[in-house]
Amino acid sequence: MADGNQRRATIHDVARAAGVSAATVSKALRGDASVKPANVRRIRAAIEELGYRKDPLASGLRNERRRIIGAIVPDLESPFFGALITGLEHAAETAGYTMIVASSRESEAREAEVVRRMNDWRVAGTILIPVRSECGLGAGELRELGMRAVLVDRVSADDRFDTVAADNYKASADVADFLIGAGHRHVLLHGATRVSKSVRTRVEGFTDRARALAPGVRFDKLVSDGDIDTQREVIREYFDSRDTAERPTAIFSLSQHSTLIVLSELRRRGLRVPDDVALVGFDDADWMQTTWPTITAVAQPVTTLAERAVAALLARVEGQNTGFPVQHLESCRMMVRQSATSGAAPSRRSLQGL
Amino acid sequence: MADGNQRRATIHDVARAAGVSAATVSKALRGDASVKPANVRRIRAAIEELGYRKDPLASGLRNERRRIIGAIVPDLESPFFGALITGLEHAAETAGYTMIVASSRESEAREAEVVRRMNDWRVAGTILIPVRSECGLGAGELRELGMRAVLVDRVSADDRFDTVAADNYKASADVADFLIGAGHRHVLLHGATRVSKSVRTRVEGFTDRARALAPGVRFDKLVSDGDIDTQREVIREYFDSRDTAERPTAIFSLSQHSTLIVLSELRRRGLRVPDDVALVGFDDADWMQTTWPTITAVAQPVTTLAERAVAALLARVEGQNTGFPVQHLESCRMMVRQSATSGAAPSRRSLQGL
DNA sequence: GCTCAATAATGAATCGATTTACTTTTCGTA
DNA sequence: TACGAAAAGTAAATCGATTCATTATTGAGC
Repeated sequence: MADGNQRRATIHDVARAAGVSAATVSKALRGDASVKPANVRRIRAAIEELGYRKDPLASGLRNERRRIIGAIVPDLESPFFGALITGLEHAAETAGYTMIVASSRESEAREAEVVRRMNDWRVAGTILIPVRSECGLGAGELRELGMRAVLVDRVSADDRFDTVAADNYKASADVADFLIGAGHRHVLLHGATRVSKSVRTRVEGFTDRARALAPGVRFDKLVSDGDIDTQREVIREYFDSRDTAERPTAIFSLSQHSTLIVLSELRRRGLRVPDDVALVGFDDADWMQTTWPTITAVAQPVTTLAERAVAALLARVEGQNTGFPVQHLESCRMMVRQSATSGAAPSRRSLQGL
Repeated sequence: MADGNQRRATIHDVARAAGVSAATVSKALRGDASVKPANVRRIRAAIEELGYRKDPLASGLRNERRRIIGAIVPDLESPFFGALITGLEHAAETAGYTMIVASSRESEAREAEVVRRMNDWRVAGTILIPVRSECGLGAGELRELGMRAVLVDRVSADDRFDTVAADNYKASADVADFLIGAGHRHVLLHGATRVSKSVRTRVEGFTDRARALAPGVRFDKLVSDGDIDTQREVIREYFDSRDTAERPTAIFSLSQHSTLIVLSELRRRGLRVPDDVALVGFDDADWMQTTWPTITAVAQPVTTLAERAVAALLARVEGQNTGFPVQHLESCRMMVRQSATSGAAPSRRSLQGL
């Protein structure tokens, strides 16, 4: 029975009510076996009676590391990171940790500052989704401060921290399989952030496999930075500057954001998807199965990523894993939809009509 | 200069290095005027030298309320709440507070539990976006525990807490103005959650105004709960059960989610937007300005909502505002796009063609 | 009944900053 | 020069839980 606005019950109040010492209550709470069953019962009763709840702040003070996990994401508005955070929160909570979330807002400087702030809280460990890669400022600060951490998404292997990421390379190679297999020999790669590790990996995965399958395949790459308008401008110029025969027959957009921009530009030009150009995007989103045409996209295993990340971190924090850093790679699934149907190779004819 | 893995410097270390007492350092940190400028300088130097950073946990322990703000959202995956959280985080941080975020995952039971957890942390205040309304379990628990809080979105006025919300009523009335003005006399309202306060308000705002403008106007309401498939089923039945002449000429979808579902069903049936049916949605999203046709939607002032919420909460927490609860209503903007162009009234003819 | 070891319980110290209640210093003025 | 008030500084208590070093209790074995 919580007693509203009264002063909160402390562990000492519980001890008094149960007729034992605070130290005993503390042990009982931890489930220590060296407390007589009779006393455990009375303590439990007292806790119930007084509505006692442990103050996580006071509880943490005495310990070197606290039952808090820090999570740092580049951006809270993207559904992908949203889903990731939800998964992280769930896993952390299940393990009895509180999670503190912060957004680096895609800024490396802020990322480092947020890491410092996490360190102030003496978090048991940090889950960092870097703005850039495992070599960015945030990861550097984690190293510098000797913090425990797991790096997620936008990373490859690291010599200091465990990493968890979708298998961008493999998934992109699968996209190459799919597009090359469907007869495409001229593909445009479009991505929004040059610096992000995962985008770079996606480019490699795709081009390596595509070259292996069809040596004469042609790529164009538009991996630009900057704001939306700049990106639109870049892709607009790309299409303006080449005549119909020179146009790619397929586009692989390297992020959800990218997919939107590409789609919007294709529509502006009246190019039909997939008849004129096939489109495959990296990163799935709910609008993609509803828009017209529905969009083929690579779906990342968000929940698995989150679970793996927390599991890996806690294994380090709780000392079960003291070995070398591990690199976790989780498989993606390609959701084949209308924007890239695996029919016959697109003929030039369909492009002539424009 | 942060010294990596060394033991962290405490306020006592700083005091020793500066040749003063810990109490003086504490005062200096708070900017208390009763510290000699010379000492302030030496303390500053010592802090710099030792790389001292205050432990927010230890710092909070002594105080009744801590410099922590709790934020509870129904869902972390929606871009709307994502943007809201980003705004809240920014505002809280600027004021020197740490924010702890938790998701109620659209569950009232969990909402109450999360509120209790926030209370364990003795947060200075809580920002709650209720699953349902100001009468839900979470708000009840806030009341019960005597916590300070501001309720945001999905609320109307409350007798205990300040509330901040978009002016759903007014915005929906504007949609009515727009659609009735464009000649529509048969409108379908489609919403995903019956229980959410804001959805109810949107329905009222729209119908009140529409009736006032065009007494003979006809509404159909599909305000269903349940999962996506159920909702699809409901809307499918709706269209199946009436012939062309009985179909609405416009749809007002009451949430972003709703808009997607409606759009998807319209496409499945081959209905053209806006030629066959006009569509206006509540809640804007980036895909809406890129999909085809682009979607007319009401955009909520997310940043303003976040800033107001934090400002209102801090005014209570820091005792500047001790008056009666205030209700803040922020105006929305309607982003007119292709899915509902304000042309002539739709003729029955365009529907006959189906 | 007594010893010794295992079991159970506890007082006090601790974590790091804040705050209270008090002492010391400074300085303007009589 | 001395006095008193204001300014500056500090030791110690405090927040609430944990843990260490002890002490108290229990019970088996002789």
